[in-house]
Amino acid sequence: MPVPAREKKSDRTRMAILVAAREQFAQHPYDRASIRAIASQARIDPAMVLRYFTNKETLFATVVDIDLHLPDLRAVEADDRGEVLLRHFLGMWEGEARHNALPILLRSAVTHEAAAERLREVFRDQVRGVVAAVVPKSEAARRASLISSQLLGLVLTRYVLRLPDMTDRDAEGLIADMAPTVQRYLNGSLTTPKRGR
Amino acid sequence: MPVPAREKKSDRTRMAILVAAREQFAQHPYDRASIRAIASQARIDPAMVLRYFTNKETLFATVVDIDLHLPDLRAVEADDRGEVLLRHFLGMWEGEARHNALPILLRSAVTHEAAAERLREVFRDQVRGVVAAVVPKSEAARRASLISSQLLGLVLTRYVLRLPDMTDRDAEGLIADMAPTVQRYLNGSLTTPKRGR
DNA sequence: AGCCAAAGTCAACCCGTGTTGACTTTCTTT
DNA sequence: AAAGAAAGTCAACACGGGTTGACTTTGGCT
Repeated sequence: MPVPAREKKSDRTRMAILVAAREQFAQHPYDRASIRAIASQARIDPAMVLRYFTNKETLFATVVDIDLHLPDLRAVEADDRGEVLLRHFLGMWEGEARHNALPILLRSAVTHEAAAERLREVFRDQVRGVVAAVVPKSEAARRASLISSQLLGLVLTRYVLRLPDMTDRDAEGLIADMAPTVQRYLNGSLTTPKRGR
Repeated sequence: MPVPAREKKSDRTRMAILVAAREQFAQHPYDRASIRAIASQARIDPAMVLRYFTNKETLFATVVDIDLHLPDLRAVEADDRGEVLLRHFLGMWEGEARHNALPILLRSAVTHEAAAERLREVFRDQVRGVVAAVVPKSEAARRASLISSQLLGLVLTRYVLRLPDMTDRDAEGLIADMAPTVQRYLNGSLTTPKRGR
């Protein structure tokens, strides 16, 4: 009976598994991130992983159940919102391995339907949410999806595909170049859809 | 000795394999597109696939050795180039299964390093090529990579992830919304990099 | 017809995977 | 200290995958 503190006995193992799983899923898509590799990285027997999380699917769902912590754009100067959004997104990939939520999701979404569904939820609920807070309700979905396409295109080319011309640049340069695009999708006038209604 | 025409005896099998492989690789990433599935779709014994192409890697390389047939932007009115590029890209996904080059590459590039390398080549040689033809040489790489990020972000969200707000829209609407972005990456003034040189 | 290479078939091998169950060790509690 | 649960280990199973080799069929040639 060491410290009666909140840290239970050895459910630190659980944490080790989660940390390893996050890293594996961030680096490899669902299929390639093997339970054996996760266990190995966590210095653990593969069977333990299944003891804590009943199966791979459950483990993945646990790892992927995350919050992007998007900033509230209402608190940002209208003209800076594109830049703020962009910087936040890049931060999710550049920072420490903390909230590497997007890497995990994007990596796996291409192969794993559950991951794709989760990504859709994230963009429907979170991205569209923050966008809807600062644009007319009727335009939220349209603008949010345009923004999503540019943000995901950025992380795809820079961190997944690693196009040299993308990886060579520093984050600030990219932000400077692309912020106007996001800003336009957020603020700019878009062509009225055919039957204006 | 039927027709002495160019169609050899039964290397029509080879074609059947390629067609099936193209479809499988377009729908599933490298790992998931099994030789057995390809053979089954081509109504062929799996061993035949390996007889014509020595192994899966070679088959993939053959399937993926393609030309995006990008238009020559010099022949296009300067202000329309973004729109033309965009429409061409969308056409590669919407059209018949003919030149589904991008689907195949993008699907597999996330999981398969060889596919990622191939995609990098495509963008380095082809996309950057057409861009370089109409912008100052020193800016070509930068502008081409920005354009790539938006184009790939579009196809990713619309065809791979299938975000509802993206799939719901018709191609022309998307082109109208996003053409200005591509146009700006092509023509617009970008912030001068720090040490202008 | 009879030969021979090409085309096609079949069955198996080996590997890595998720998952399971029986077993052993370690800790906590009485 | 003894007992019992929790934590951890080990070996195996079933499955699907790429790949291989021996075999059989086909089809054009002399």
